[in-house]
Amino acid sequence: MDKRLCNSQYAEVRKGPWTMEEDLILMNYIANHGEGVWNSLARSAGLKRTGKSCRLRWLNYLRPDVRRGNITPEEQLLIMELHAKWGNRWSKIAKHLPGRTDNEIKNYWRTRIQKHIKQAENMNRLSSNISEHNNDQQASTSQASTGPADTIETYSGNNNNIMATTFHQSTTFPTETNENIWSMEDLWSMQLLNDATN
DNA sequence: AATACAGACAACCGCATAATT
DNA sequence: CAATTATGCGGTTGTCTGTAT
Repeated sequence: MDKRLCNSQYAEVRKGPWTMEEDLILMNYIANHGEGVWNSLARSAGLKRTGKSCRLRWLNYLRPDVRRGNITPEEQLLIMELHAKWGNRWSKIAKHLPGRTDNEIKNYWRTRIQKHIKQAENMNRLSSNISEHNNDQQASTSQASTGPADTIETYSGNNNNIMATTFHQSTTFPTETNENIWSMEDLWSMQLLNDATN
């Protein structure tokens, strides 16, 4: 490829959050030409984005079968189960959760589950310290629980056995917060409108 | 009311691997 | 078969929003 061309043509590569307009262009283009060959797709569609960026946006957000909203308790359980089995193989895990993306699961793991594991480890350490200290007094149940509503009730102390972890209900599943983003229904209906006029 | 902080999520980056030339 | 390019994955960072002070 001609590097001089690259310099002039690709000097302005957009980064950061996608605009509604960009989303529409991408959706429209994929609806007409299909996905794949992302670099040339980005160019042909007239998007000042890298192919990588387009692919990511499509897979994680724009694809019609992406399921948005809260992770259900069943999904959470499945994630924990599969993570215990495979570790950080997010895309592999995502394949078992229809409509969920690897990115979403990864974020969910890092922001929610990992936090609880850390808390549990701390509590575990604390409790083992206490039991060491109170060597003779078995079953000293007066752990100095700092008691946030979302602390873990039980934990095996083993990262590979997170399944033993249970959460208070108040912890999990915040309500959906999509207000800052145009709804996918809007985008798709606009895309369809666009399509009809072409 | 202002602002500092934390949590959630979207997006980027670097690397490994697959596909193509 | 080597070099180049495209794709996919996982880690990390950036941005936005809600909450506490």
